[in-house]
Amino acid sequence: MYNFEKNIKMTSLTEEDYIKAIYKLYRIKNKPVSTNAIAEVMEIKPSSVTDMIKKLSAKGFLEYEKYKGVSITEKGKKKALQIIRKHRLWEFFLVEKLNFKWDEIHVIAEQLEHIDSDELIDKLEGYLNYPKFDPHGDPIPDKHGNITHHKDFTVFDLEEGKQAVILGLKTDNADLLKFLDTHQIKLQDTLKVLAKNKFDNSVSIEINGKQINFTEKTAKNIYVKTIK
Amino acid sequence: MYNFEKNIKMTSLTEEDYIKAIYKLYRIKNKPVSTNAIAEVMEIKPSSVTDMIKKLSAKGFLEYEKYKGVSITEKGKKKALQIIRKHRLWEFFLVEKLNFKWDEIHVIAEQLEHIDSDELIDKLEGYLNYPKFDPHGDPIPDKHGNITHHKDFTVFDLEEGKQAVILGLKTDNADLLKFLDTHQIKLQDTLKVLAKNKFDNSVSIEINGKQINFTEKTAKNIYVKTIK
DNA sequence: ATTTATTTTTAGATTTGTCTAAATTTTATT
DNA sequence: AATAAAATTTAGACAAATCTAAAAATAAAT
Repeated sequence: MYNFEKNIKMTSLTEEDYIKAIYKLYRIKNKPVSTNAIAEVMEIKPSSVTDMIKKLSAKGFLEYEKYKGVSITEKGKKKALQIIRKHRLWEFFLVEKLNFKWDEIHVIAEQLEHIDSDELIDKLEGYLNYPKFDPHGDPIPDKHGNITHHKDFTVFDLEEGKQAVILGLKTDNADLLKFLDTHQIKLQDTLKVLAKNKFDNSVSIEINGKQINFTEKTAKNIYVKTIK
Repeated sequence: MYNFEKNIKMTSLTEEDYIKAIYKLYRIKNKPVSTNAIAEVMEIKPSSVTDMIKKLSAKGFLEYEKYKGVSITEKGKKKALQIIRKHRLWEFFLVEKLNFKWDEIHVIAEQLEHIDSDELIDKLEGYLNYPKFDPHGDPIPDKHGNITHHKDFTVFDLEEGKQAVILGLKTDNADLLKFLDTHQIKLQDTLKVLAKNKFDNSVSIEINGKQINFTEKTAKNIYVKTIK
């Protein structure tokens, strides 16, 4: 339709969700992502994905070759990082200013990330004092879309006896966050790998004076950097 | 479609806009509002309005009789006041915390008012210290939808020689707000009516030691209460 | 009380984003 | 290399929210 006065937004809310999802998938795989993979993370049918990736390619956010999957263009990447920036700044706001717990903020930030105003987000950033990481330890892109990602190095990659500091989480999943809460595990905590268990791939660690067993899944979702 | 996990919102963004607009129209006229009136304030065609008011009546937000206009139900009123509450709390946040000017906040708050989380809005309210009025002097409904409206008494209603305090504005229109800014006129300022001019219905006032002429339109958009 | 003008509604079309079911292409397996 | 399985696309349908144009109802004016 005609977009004169109001709602001059050039990407719909839904388009933004696709761009963000595809950006994230592309970033971890670093090669064209499949229609099915997108459909799965977005919980919609592959046929819907096909339609939308055609549209977003036509708009220059994606590069798409039939039956070969999609990759994200520079333009798409920039758009994705804008959305991620908004998401993470709002998450920081929710925890730091409104005292939400870290497992409650994701769903709210999913809505707030679509609010369209550069001035708003820049002022919010200043108000929050230019945070570099969100409450889950994820880096916050600057206004130009610059970001330094975590090294893909998790608790699961640590050798026995090694000590490390928790830098961030690979997922915002509320259940993981609650699990960490119940064991009083926070970002920046130091841990030591007591044993890696061959049988079930779990990892026994010591943290804050206590001993816990991480399943493989949990261990692979916690970013760390080794110390000493 | 089916609204299982995500997006359990029972009113669409668009429906919320209608409910708010109809609530406001109904409140000032206090009788059924016409299809055309709704179409006009929402800048859409009357035929679209007809469709939507049928839908919202079926959902119990409006009471509608064909060709006779619509009124708002208790349920609709409650929903409208929830939205208005969100709008005005966000406006307060934008001015008080992010240092926006009062003529810049309306469009952003129009987006923020649709964010769906009671917990968010209640925490925001606490964080802002339970403000009673937004930056334009409009009262903020409490979480139960209670609100005390301004008396409908404006600068235009003042007699010559009377003194009064500015309580609020009838409209959020950015041009009016900028006009007031250029003359350094704020809420709570005291003014005195020097003359009411029969010829063009303008009102000459003295405010902050300066003398200004308000047009009828401007005078009718500024709520006041007389003093002494 | 007719006629005219205005308002409101209906009918049918369009856009966006989704779906199902069938067709096609690619990948994997024998 | 032929066939089976899996992934992807196409085709056609649908719901939401809008539009235009025409029909119907109400209000205003002679």
